[in-house]
Amino acid sequence: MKIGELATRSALSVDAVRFYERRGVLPRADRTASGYRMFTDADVDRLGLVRQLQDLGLTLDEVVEALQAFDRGGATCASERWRLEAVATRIDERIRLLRMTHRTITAALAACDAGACGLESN
Amino acid sequence: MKIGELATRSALSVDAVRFYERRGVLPRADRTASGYRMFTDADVDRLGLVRQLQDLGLTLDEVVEALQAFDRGGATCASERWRLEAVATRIDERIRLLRMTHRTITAALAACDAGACGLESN
DNA sequence: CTAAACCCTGGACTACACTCCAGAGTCAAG
DNA sequence: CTTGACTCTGGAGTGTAGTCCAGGGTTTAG
Repeated sequence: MKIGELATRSALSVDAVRFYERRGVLPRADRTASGYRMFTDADVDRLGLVRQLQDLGLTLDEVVEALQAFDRGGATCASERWRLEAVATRIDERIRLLRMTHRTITAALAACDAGACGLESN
Repeated sequence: MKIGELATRSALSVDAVRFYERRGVLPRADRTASGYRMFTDADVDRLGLVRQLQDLGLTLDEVVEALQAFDRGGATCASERWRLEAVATRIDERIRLLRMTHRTITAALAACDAGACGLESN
């Protein structure tokens, strides 16, 4: 697919996709004879993962590192394992904190329901 | 407490705390006679919540909005409810995505363990 | 063939969330 | 009292992650 379709399918701008290529988030795309970048479904998946990792609070450089660990897969896997484990740990921690925040908000909503609302008092 | 202690306890810089006050994340702090800002434990808690909301991907302005909804509590609660609910929904969604990413990474680690590692093949 | 809708490069620009001064006052310990 | 650590204001500077051109080539539908 061409860059426009990839951008649409990834909910990114065309400029962002090109920016990601420059930054090494995406591998340098193959080109058509006329110089157009050609992408595959794998790129869509990759950008999905990129979004996830960014949401974890990783910077783009960290995302690139994690993806490299990911890409190398078996080869240097032992030496890169810790990166993936670090990300996994980060996810666990993040989920824990999110749950805490969720409880805080739910409590506020409950307090709201429990009579603090303007319904009867106002 | 003075700004330095608040900063330390919130793992922020003194400058960041002042910046947050300017942006309305923190209420304008009371001052000592000599002009020093004085904070309370409530401010530490607030900054903790701020961090959580930021981690959710809210911008500072959105954090301020959510906190205001939060602060108003009972008063205009019905009219602000949706904000809190939106944040709660956002948290749920975020947790869902995080779990997906976690699975992806766990799978990669498992593939790693399942023989792709350099242990026997190398 | 031509018009609309794409795509290209490279560089300037932007928004956000801080961070870092300069120059000055305050406070606590010795 | 002095010294060193802390605080003040206001404004300039920074890093990240894009966004937005200008000026041009390509593709596709009619």
